[in-house]
Amino acid sequence: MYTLKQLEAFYWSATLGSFNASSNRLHTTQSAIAKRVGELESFAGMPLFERQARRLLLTQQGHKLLVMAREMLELNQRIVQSIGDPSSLEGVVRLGVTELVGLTWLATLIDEISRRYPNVQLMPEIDGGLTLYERLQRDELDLAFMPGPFWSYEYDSTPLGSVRNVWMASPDIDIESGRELTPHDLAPYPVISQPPNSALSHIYDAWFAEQGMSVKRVFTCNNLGVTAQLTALGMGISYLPDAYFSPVVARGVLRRLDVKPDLPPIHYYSVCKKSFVTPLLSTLVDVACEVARFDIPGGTSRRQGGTPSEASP
Amino acid sequence: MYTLKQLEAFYWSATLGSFNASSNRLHTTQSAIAKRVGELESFAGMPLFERQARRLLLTQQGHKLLVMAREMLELNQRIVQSIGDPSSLEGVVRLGVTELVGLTWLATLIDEISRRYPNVQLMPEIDGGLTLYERLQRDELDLAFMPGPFWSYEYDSTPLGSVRNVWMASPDIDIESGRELTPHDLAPYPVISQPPNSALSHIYDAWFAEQGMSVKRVFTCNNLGVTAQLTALGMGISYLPDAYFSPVVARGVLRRLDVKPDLPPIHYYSVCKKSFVTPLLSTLVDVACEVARFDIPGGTSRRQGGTPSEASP
DNA sequence: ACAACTTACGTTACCCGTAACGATT
DNA sequence: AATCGTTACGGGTAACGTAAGTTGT
Repeated sequence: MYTLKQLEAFYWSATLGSFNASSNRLHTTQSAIAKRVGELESFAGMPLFERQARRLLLTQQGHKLLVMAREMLELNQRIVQSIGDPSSLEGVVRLGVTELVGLTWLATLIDEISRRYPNVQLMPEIDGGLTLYERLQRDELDLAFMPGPFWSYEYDSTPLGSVRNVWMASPDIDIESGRELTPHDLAPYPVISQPPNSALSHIYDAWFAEQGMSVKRVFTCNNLGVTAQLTALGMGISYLPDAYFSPVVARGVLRRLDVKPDLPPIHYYSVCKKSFVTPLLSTLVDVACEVARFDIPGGTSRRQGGTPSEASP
Repeated sequence: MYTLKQLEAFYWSATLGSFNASSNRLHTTQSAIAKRVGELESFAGMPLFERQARRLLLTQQGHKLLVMAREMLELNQRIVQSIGDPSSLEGVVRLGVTELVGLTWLATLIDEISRRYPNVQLMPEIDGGLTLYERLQRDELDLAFMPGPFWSYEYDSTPLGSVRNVWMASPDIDIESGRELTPHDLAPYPVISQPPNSALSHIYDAWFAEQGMSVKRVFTCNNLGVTAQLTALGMGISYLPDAYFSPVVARGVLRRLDVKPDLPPIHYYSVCKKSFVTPLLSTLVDVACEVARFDIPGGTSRRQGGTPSEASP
């Protein structure tokens, strides 16, 4: 007999056109996929794929099976959703997040997931928003939490909340305080901004251009803590998430600059390929919506979140 | 995740109302069935059966699953029939046959099956037709080849051919030969007949009564060879399959009695429960129809069928 | 006492991942 | 050289059957 796993391997290999892509999709190795398909073929007694140089082509039998395999896997989904215990959810999720998410609520999410679904394993990676998007495209990630929107129609996205960024400077810097500033007032100061692979810089650069605002960049720094540190030391000004750094502001280490117009808020989304949506991913997104808070550092269990440090780790 | 095997175990347990019956149906042990169902329940996170004293009762979740399980197993059948290689058929079949089948074409069948479907294992048992029927009812057999018809609507049957029985006697016995005999002429002679669990005796006894014919039984013998032997030795007369024993008649060891009216022909059928019909069983029945011959001893490979012996083994 | 399900345990067999290889562009 | 599919091998786990235990009639 054949198994559901073999059918699944066959289905995704046929859909994605290669064993390699299929193995990424199913979180396993090419070897395993090839073996499952091979077993299915030996059950069928004939090849289901024509192994061409660069791609797989379905044989006639393969086409017949593909239709029924899809049907079967859909029925399978219905069964899982109908009688499957949520707590028996299992699987691996490669999750991409931006640094801000990592600093605020990622730990809360991990805690929550491992508590509710002990058999789900998250593999989080921190990277810039644009890099995350590229990795989603290459099927190297299953899900990403990042600013947007700027993805194409083949992605599913769910809003997670908004982040207000404000201009920050060292309290020692000689910018007139107590009055409202204009972008023009910022022009003389060097700006410490996000690296090019950041979605934030992508969005804000466009906005700056729109405003006719020219920014002088001295650094692009890929670490928020370091950026805050450099800003506090007076190396330049920077735009930083307001809520997360408000304790630092309260301690007088950083100073908000009251610049008008305000920087536009950054909208965070949970993003994944539509074809990747599974019960597991949907559940994960639901939990993410619950716990997403961009103000205080999270993690409910062990290290009860401290206040953000102005020093880099 | 769950597996098709678990679903199958659940389905048949629900249908047949017990793990025991299910284990017979699926050719495995209660232990294995209970475990598969248990795994399915732990996947569902709740019981699917209420274990009552004498029977299983479906829970609410169980009912929901049963519908989808049936659907899934039907789809599974379609897939198997569509792309499954016939030569990859596998499984165990408990096969009941009468002695005559065992003496004539059973060996041919086994040869043919093991040649075409090396992964199919036949477990033949020789017994009287009525016993075979009872064992079918108790799910102790999957399929039987026996005379009929006398089974109920819940059985599937396929004709396999007919057998002509004739009255036989020792050449030495003082029955007038050369003229046509009547049943009345047989009355004085003891009859060696089939045991009560034989379908043959069942059918013929009814016919004898219908004909107003009284037979004096001395022996009932459950072995055809021995019956022939005893008949040849003049212990009595008997009705024996004409074709199979014609070589013995040719050698002058037995003598046909030309009694009118002829004994009615016996129709053989392949019989199984309708709910047991699977691709495997259907195929097996097809092959049986091909090879069923009640005249010569069969078996194509090793012992090239010899002529029937008049001595018991 | 019997019939049914459950549990425990040792064995088996299968499935997977690593890694080396071959073929194609 | 890079990418993809295949093959070989070793390790781990899960599924099985035997058999003893338990529970109800």
